[in-house]
Amino acid sequence: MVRVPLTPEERQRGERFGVLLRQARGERSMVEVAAAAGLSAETLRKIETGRAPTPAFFTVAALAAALGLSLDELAAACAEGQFTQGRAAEFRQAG
Amino acid sequence: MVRVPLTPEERQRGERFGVLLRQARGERSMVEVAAAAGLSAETLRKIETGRAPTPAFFTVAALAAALGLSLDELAAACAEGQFTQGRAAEFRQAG
DNA sequence: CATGACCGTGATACTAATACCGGTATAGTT
DNA sequence: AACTATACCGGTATTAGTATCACGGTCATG
Repeated sequence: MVRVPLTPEERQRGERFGVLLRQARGERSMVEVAAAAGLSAETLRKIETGRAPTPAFFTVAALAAALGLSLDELAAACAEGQFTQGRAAEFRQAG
Repeated sequence: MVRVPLTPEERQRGERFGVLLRQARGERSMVEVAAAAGLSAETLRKIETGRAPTPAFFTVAALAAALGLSLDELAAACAEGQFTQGRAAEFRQAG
């Protein structure tokens, strides 16, 4: 085995990650945010829906910049999201 | 065209990114840091040498946690690294 | 010199990320 | 009803990230 498939935990983390991004996007459209971040709308949709659970670092960085999010808080939120849903509310009002 | 190859700029950014990580690692060995971050030493080596210029977000997040780095500063440093080398010095003393 | 432990590296294998295309559904507008 | 805009979904193509294997270098010890 050379390239270990993603574990269910990683996929669940990707889903939480996508939910956070979608909440931060708010009322803005996918194409607008994707264009602002410099990636295709399909890629943004896959990330938000959890179908791309482990996106590239600079993809996330560009997305966070377009959404005005902190990478540190983003990583912490979806890493701890399995325990508390409280941080999601912070993102909703901050993003 | 389906999956656009990485541009030379992205590869250069990946090299700067790897240099920052290697500086932050300091005297610690690859295997130690890789184990602390939960990835293989070969993967860390590829990232540090720039042969994996766009690593996954959570890989970088785990690495930054193992090295005590801020994801925001890391992204900013290697994004602006093409202009100023000053931030590298900050990482050298901070990491 | 031989042996072993540790580190870094090159080659290979295989999965995942990204982009493009077509189709579908829903809601809003005229 | 027809048109538009948005989002979801499946499939396809191609590059890139990650892990395993095998090899060479280094340093300490015998």
